[in-house]
Amino acid sequence: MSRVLSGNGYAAAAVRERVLAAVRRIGYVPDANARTLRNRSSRSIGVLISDLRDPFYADLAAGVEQELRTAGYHMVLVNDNGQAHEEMRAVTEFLAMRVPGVILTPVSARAVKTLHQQGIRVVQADRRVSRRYGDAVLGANEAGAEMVTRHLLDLGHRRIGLVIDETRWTSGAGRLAGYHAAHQAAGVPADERLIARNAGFDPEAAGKATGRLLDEHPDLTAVFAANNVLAQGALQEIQRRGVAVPRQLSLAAYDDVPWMSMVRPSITTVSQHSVELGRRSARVLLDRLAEGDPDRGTTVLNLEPELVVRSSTAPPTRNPR
Amino acid sequence: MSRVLSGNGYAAAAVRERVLAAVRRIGYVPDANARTLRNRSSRSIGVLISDLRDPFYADLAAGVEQELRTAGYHMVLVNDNGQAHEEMRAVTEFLAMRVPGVILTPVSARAVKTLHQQGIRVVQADRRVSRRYGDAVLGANEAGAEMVTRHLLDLGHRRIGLVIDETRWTSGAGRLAGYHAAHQAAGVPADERLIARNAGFDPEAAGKATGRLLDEHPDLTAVFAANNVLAQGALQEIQRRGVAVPRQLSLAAYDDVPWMSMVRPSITTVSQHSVELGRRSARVLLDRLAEGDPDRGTTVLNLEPELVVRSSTAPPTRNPR
DNA sequence: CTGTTAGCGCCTTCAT
DNA sequence: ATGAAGGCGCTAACAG
Repeated sequence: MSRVLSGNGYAAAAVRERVLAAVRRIGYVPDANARTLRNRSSRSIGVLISDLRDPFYADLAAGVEQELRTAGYHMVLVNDNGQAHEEMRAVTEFLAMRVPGVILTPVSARAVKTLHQQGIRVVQADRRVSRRYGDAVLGANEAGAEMVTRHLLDLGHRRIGLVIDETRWTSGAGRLAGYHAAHQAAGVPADERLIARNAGFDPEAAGKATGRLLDEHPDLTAVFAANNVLAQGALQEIQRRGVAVPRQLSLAAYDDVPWMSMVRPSITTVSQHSVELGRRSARVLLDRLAEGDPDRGTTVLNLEPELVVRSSTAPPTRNPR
Repeated sequence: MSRVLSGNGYAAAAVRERVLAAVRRIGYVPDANARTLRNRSSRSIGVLISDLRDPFYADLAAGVEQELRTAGYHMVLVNDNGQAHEEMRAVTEFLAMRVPGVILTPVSARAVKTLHQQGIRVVQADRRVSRRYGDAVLGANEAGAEMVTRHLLDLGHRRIGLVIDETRWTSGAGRLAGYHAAHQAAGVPADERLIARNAGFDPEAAGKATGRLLDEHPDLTAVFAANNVLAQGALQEIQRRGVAVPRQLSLAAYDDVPWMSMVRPSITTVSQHSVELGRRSARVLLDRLAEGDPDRGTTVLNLEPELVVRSSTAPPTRNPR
């Protein structure tokens, strides 16, 4: 049959014309499922993130999608809400679809391992739960957190609160390490009591955690909120209490999202270039798919974050909080 | 073969056990492509939006995804950046995938028509370009815009600028109509020169358009920005000029995104409940898929928006702008 | 009750 | 240079 035409092969000009005309007339498009079945290779890539409503993840996904689309792939996007069982459910679905690759902000190592063992290329984005399996594209969390913390120390702050949600993933662990590293380098002892761990995953919880920290440590002169959601909660609590930023308290964040440059004072933060993080993740995956089957090594990219100094950080003053 | 086990059918307990054990051991998952080919029905739904980085669309997509996932479907998400040719490209891909349905924030009627003619269920979300084909889940744009405009008129404003990007889609057209309707109802003549049309699709362009409006009409006492991106640009320009809100100028927006409640003053706006808009779009599609093939009528939902009065709107004062 | 078979649409190979 | 056939993995129907 003249199906050969649609791709490559030999055909008489007359026949070709006739077939193409018919194709156009009825709007025929080859069945991708049949093609996948036959070729044992799909153009769908599984993408698994924590929360599409968080602009950090939305930007990441947007970067991934852009790059995939350009390369002729498409993105099957699943939100796992940071829950391991939702993540595994999605993994199973990706396996069923026989996707050639998956990009995910991983929750459990099991998800990554399962995919890898089924021969699916995996890119861990933003954080890494498995050192054994899959490539990774990460932000340099320790370097980033060290930068902001040093910025605060350089301004003269000595009592710096840290609001952080979790420290088991590489992202949180790195930021915590950076906070410590900067103190160490400056010869300033880090006070563990100034670290509000498990500050929660929504602004309300983060606000409460920030409030507790401020209550228990009136000598705090600065707060570093370790991601955009935490920063939102922290700022809301600070505004609610009528604490003046940066006069009474400096505030620094991680992740640069639009509101941080819109509020007054604008927020000093560390930009992770989240869209680029997504683009690079996709690139790593696409490169991996392009190369043959050999498992030669593991690619791990660490994208350098950038300190964006704005108006929410200033030298400490005598502050009657 | 005992594949029947995986679904329904009869099988001896012993055989079943053995098969299930093997399945678990090698981690076998049935091939969704083969299943789709055989059953001529896929569990993938195409979702086509303008811009994942715009929180309005991100929320919409999040709502869609949540509902689809709950129902056992998954979302193939494509960004068309508002470009008709990207939209058609995605439509072709969805056709190739033999998706049973597509949810899109449409750009061109051709996309909707093509899908419909190929027997694919279509839900137009947020705006409608085709009255003939496909269901639609929309915000009541005219009602929403009339609410904010009336709010401003009630406060005593008589010279209200409108910053809007386009008025050909139902969303823009509705908001423009609401602006006019409120003036009409209040017996206040609407001045066409106060309407900045084609204000652009990014904050920078919107800021410039707002600036021009302010320059040309020093008697403006309020500005209504017809979506969140326009509002961002308008606010940035207003801040840049050091114009005091709401003392010198009231600002109202459309779409409620997080920064609007974080900036000071917080922004009066119309919430479209964008996540719900997505959820309902998915529900309409799923219901349509559940019912048989008959084309009985067209479902059009108009979700009522909500006026959220905050601090950026106040009665006009003598304003030395 | 269980094993076999046909065919979904595509693409590659082989035969004309 | 073109037509025919087989098989990817699945499931519904049928034969045993």
